[in-house]
Amino acid sequence: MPETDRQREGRQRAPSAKPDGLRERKKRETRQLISNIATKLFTERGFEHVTVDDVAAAANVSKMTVFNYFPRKEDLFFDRSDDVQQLLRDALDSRGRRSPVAALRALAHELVEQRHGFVKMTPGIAGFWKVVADSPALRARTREISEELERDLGRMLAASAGAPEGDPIARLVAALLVGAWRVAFRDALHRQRSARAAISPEVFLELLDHGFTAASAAARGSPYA
Amino acid sequence: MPETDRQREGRQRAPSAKPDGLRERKKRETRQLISNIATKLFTERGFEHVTVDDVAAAANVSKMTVFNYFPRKEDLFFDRSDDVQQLLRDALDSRGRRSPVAALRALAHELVEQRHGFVKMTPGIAGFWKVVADSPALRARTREISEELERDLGRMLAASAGAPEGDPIARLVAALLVGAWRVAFRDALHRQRSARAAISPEVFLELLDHGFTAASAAARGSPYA
DNA sequence: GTCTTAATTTGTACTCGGTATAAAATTGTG
DNA sequence: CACAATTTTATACCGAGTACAAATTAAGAC
Repeated sequence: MPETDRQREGRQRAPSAKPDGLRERKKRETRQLISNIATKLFTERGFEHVTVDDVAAAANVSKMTVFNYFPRKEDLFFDRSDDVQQLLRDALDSRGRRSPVAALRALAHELVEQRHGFVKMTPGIAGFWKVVADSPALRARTREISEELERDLGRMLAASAGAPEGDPIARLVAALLVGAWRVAFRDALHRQRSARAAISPEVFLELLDHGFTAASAAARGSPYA
Repeated sequence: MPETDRQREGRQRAPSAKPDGLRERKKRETRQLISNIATKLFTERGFEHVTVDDVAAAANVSKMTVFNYFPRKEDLFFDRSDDVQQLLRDALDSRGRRSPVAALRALAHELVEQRHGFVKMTPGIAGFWKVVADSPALRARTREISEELERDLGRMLAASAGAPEGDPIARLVAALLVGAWRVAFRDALHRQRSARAAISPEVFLELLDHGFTAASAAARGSPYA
């Protein structure tokens, strides 16, 4: 069966140009609606006490549609996670004559200074992570994301230093940095929960800096330090 | 990986006096049988292609019994994982005047020297981790175990230095060490897969030592270094 | 040995996340 | 309107894990 010109055209236009017709708009709206309702339900009742069917029903949509937009249930809560990777990539790309680790340290300080969302400790953020802490599945997903981040950062470091992709030292430095970030972040959350007030980022930065000096020490003699 | 008599004794006597009647013997046998058959099936067909029902049927036992001994399917493959914790605890308890990090470094070198099971790179071990690498669920469980280990080691470090239980520096040092171990171990597996021969542990130790110097650097000024 | 009691095993039925598939509804286009 | 492409839906299924009561089995007393 030979294909018509229109079929060929349609397939070619699909990947690049976004027509932004009624179809795409509705899709985005549906996706957003599902995500919002899911987040609301999860925060109210807890992740494990809300089924995907609940979410679908509350969004007036079938279960299949939910899984059509969000492959796993956890993705309903963790949206927008690869912004971090882009941030790291940019920092490494524009590192100039600084070492990769130094560039990342500068990025961290910038983020804290400008109260970026990743380090801001508002009650909303704390509530978000409370839901995560109460759910084994969400905690597992968090670990998975951490591991992906570690792997990606390792690749970026190796690329930035002109080293082979799997360079163990790059992987090591990435593991140390991501680990330090994790610990510092959890510590900040913990302090914010103990003391009722918002937490000053000095402690966070100090703990994180310990991680950076550790990474530098591990990378001594390599092109990453 | 055969366990020593001292380990088995210590673990069994721990809860209370257990009469070694027919009942307990049968239980141990059943448990062992299930575990063995499961391991065999998983290594043959891959973790995801064997259902718990398959394991139960092959062991002439009901599904409920399987879950009675092993709460989750992953536990059928990951048995005996808290031996590590005991090893770490012993090393820290007998550290004498050395710093906690120094004591752990000594432990690592000892383990490598005496070709302990945790660092031995036999084809069997490599096959084990191949099964893990091919299964998302087992990889997730690996991450979970890593996290538990990190938390426990953090507590042990704090206790060993007389610091409060949640001391962030202890958590940081633990995260750095566990991360370094993970990277070094994966690297060793990778090398063992590329080169066909058994891998000399020098590279593993060198990479791990980078992690220890990193941890020392992060702990400078604290009682851990 | 038998009887009683406690522990273990089993069958059954269920929940929930996730997939496969094909039919139905919706949208874009001529 | 008609037709093709895309999206949504219904339905049926699989596998991990749980709840619960019935059935089996070992331990201990007599």
